[in-house]
Amino acid sequence: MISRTDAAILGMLSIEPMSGYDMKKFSEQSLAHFWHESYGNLYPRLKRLEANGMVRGRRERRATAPDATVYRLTAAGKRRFREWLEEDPEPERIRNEMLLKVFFGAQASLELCRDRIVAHRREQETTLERYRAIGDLAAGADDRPDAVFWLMSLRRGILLTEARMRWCDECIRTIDGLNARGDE
Amino acid sequence: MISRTDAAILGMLSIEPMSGYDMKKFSEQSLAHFWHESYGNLYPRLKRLEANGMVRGRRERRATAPDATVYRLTAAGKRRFREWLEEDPEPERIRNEMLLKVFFGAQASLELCRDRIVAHRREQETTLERYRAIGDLAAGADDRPDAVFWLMSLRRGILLTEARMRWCDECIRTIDGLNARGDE
DNA sequence: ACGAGCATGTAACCTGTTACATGATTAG
DNA sequence: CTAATCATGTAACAGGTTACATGCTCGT
Repeated sequence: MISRTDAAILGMLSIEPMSGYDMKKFSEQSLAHFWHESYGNLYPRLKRLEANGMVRGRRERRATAPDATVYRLTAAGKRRFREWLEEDPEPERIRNEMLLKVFFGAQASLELCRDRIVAHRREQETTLERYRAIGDLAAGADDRPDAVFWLMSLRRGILLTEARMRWCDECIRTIDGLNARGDE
Repeated sequence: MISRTDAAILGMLSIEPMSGYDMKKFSEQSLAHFWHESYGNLYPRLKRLEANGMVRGRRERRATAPDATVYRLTAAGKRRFREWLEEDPEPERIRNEMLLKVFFGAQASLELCRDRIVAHRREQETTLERYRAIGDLAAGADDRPDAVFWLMSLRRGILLTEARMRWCDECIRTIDGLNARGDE
């Protein structure tokens, strides 16, 4: 029994020893386009993983910041993570609130729907910029054997974001077309 | 205080009176590409919504099936749903397990990663076929004012699925390229 | 008579979020 | 000195899934 959060923790530790705080940062930076974690989940999970012998934490002095409990994978933890890697991922259970609002859009005004999609399109633009920045970062680390995989996962974010932008553009054209008809 | 499930329920009822069972079916058919519901969540929520005066259920005889408790929106429920429609959707908290496995792919074999992506690509193909079927269905109902919105939400599924397929193709090429180098 | 689909529910559980609380260290 | 950042935690809660239990009705 290993939760998705447990797997993410083991995965991050497979790259580098980290504190809970570090993991939060890492998820916000490197995993941001497909994963996130909260402290309220991270810390209790770390305790449990340690109790189960998957990780071991050690208090460490840090050069430029307060002490931190840095966790490392144990042999068992490494093994468990590899097992998890081989298991088929369970299908995502998507729940897209914005799309739900679009679907029921007839209940509200066309303007609202249009504004929403314009805002969505703007969000995609900033997202895309963030991806480019991450890409530059990852490209710098291409000596690591991980780099190819990091770039692959990032590439997916880029392609999907571009597709979302195209969708927004289509929708806006459609809505404007409807308005033009209505105004005649 | 209205949960996302509550909103989905009110939304479905804004289209047509339904039983809990009907809602599950509806979510599996018309909302499947961006939403899902389970009985274990639906039924208790319906009770709560009725207690709060948002919906009213009535036992009804059905022509070809057992009796069912069919729910309708009350005036308050309709009002509440419109309010919800106007609120900004909260940002999605994505957690894509497959991508997590790709990201940490260096820890396992290239073959595993490749197989995973090939499987993913196959899933997208069947998904795309399902979308086309839904599209035909929705196109038949274009007298409804909802139809445009249904098609817009569906269109997003199609564009994203196509983008995912392109990503798979790219990845497979990349991986095969790595293998070719390694074999030299 | 029987299987498939219709129909409703609940209890146990897991997962994860939010809000709050606390304190250390360092750069300006 | 003080703001920002580092660092850790917990309690209350919401939200949702799974597994189980039950019974009806229709077509064959």
